[in-house]
Amino acid sequence: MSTAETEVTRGSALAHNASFLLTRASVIAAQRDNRALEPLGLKVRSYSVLSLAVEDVPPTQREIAEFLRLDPSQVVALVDELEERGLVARAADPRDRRAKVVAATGPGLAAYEKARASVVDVMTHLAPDDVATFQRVLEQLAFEE
Amino acid sequence: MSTAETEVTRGSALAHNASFLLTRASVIAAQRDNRALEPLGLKVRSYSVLSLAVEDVPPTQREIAEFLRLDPSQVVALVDELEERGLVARAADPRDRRAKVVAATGPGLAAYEKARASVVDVMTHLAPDDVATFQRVLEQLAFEE
DNA sequence: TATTGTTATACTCTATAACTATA
DNA sequence: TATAGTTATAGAGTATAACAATA
Repeated sequence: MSTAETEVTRGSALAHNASFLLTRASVIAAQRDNRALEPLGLKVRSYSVLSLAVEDVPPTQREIAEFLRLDPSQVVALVDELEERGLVARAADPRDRRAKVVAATGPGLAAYEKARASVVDVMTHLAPDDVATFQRVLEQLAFEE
Repeated sequence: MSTAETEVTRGSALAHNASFLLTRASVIAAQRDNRALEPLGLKVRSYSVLSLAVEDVPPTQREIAEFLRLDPSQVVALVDELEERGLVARAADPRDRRAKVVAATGPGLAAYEKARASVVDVMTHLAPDDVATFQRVLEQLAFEE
């Protein structure tokens, strides 16, 4: 049973506001992910960068910034740290020498696989019937702009 | 059509990761809300506090902190600002004189109503058939711990 | 001229510890 | 002893402007 205290806020209009719920759910998920990644020396941010660097076609820093909704200057710091640890490497983009693509190294790929096995997928908490709809709507909201 | 650049990241494993999608969707929603609230001198944080202060049974600062997943010291600053602007008032909790309940004033209620009319509900972007499921699952994830 | 990455800087947000008054 | 609120402070995260190299 809930306490009298929590019932007050749980019954509030805010408790049913989708924008607030998105924020609260994402904070809970991010904190859980950060705890899971901590033994590997990663956070959700660096793990996200590593995840993109693992792809067959490695992204430029500009692409990483836009996709993660970070300022390009923040990506510099994230890539710096991963590069110093030998998990990714910067390479000049042959099509545009201003740009640098960020690709995972061998150890980077290994670290990524370990990390991916460590984080618990949010979807495992859901009823099977809800997964498809929730996934689809969430992708819609995440990429609507 | 998407550019070649965005296709790279959109096709990544990360683009289908629920934890990442929650974060990206919440950032987009929060930025949109902040833009909508800016003319009223509010942000999502202060609007959230005001939303709770408007309830019939006003919450204590501790309850606000837990519900918004903020440190109690952050709530102090948020309530300070709203109180200086005359939108909320602190009152001693009769049941526990250590605690302070935060209630909206008349002008605070008016500001809340204006703010609520300004922010666009995320759900209006969804297909009608998806709303109920998405709302239910989101509430589950937002309050699972 | 515009864009990519970079650096420097300031700003906001978040987390921690210590204090007071009450319980 | 423990908890609610407060204060001070430090750390993390975010945003802005300016610069060099390239388009």
